[in-house]
Amino acid sequence: MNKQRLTSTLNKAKQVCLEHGRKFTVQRKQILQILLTTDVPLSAYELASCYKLRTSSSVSVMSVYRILSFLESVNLVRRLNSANKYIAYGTDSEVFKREISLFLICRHCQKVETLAVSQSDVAKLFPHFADVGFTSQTKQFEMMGVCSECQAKLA
Amino acid sequence: MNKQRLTSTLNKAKQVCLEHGRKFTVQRKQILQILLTTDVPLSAYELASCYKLRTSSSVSVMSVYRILSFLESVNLVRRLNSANKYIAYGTDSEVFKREISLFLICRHCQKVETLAVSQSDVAKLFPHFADVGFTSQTKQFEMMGVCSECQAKLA
DNA sequence: TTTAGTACGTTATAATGTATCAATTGTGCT
DNA sequence: AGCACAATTGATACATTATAACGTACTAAA
Repeated sequence: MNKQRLTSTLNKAKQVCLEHGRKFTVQRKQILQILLTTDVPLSAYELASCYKLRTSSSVSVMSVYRILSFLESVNLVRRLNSANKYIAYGTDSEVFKREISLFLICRHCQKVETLAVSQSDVAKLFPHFADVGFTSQTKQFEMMGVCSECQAKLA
Repeated sequence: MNKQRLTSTLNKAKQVCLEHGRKFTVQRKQILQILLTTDVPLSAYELASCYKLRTSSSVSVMSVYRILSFLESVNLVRRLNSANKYIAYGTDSEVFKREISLFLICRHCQKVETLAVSQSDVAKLFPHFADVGFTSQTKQFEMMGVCSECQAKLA
């Protein structure tokens, strides 16, 4: 993410927080910025380390968790269940728009590609889904594999 | 799972282990049996507790992890990433047959419904999937939600 | 100015998972 | 039977991930 988009995204993120009647504090901004400028998901502890390295200040891991759950609650951050790590999105991304997301996670370089999936696609995908009367609340799917770049390198 | 199916499944499980040149030890059998006779997923620590309760013997958590990864490697057990818990299947299940599975996990009763999904269904589901050149190694998807029974109860 | 809510600090603890090395068990071989 | 070997397990320590509980500071509204 380039500098201009980053600034724009951070500004929009602030708006989002204010719309929720919440604050966009320095720590929240820093954590979000770290996630936005890193191309791999980070754990809460990795975020705390990064924070120290980048800002000459520091933040407790406890606070990182609180900040992450706040950012998740306003849809600026997602947690990857298969990695126990966190990832952020621009406010123009499908993720932010609350659509269902498909995360393609590369086992080699750890990078994550994000695709949008519609409700109807999910229904198509799982033909027997409706039969069992299950009401889904899932907003994301995760797939592990190898990205195109790493495939090329490995070939 | 009734007693007869349980016995049959455990016998087949033994065959599976032998075919892999591995043993079906007492501990592995007990752990598998606990998982097969429980209708909710269990964590490694819960399994160690159950083991103690059921067998008057005990097993270290370390061993439980080893046993679980062994059972996973021969496709008798699956780990649910969204819960950090484990679940077992009969050797007649789609899971065991190494198809792609969709796990529907109920937030209220914790029960898991398992559906089989074909590769082509996955391809249909994610239309842009091929575009990015990602090679998937994923054999399962997980959805959180509310099962039909719990919906009825809550209504 | 009191009060309520939000945010963060601090400490402790729970829950989950891995590394390492020694001891044991079982199996095949002689 | 006795031995060698690999697989399995025990035991301990440690690492990682996450939540609980409680206190303090700040802000904004009543």
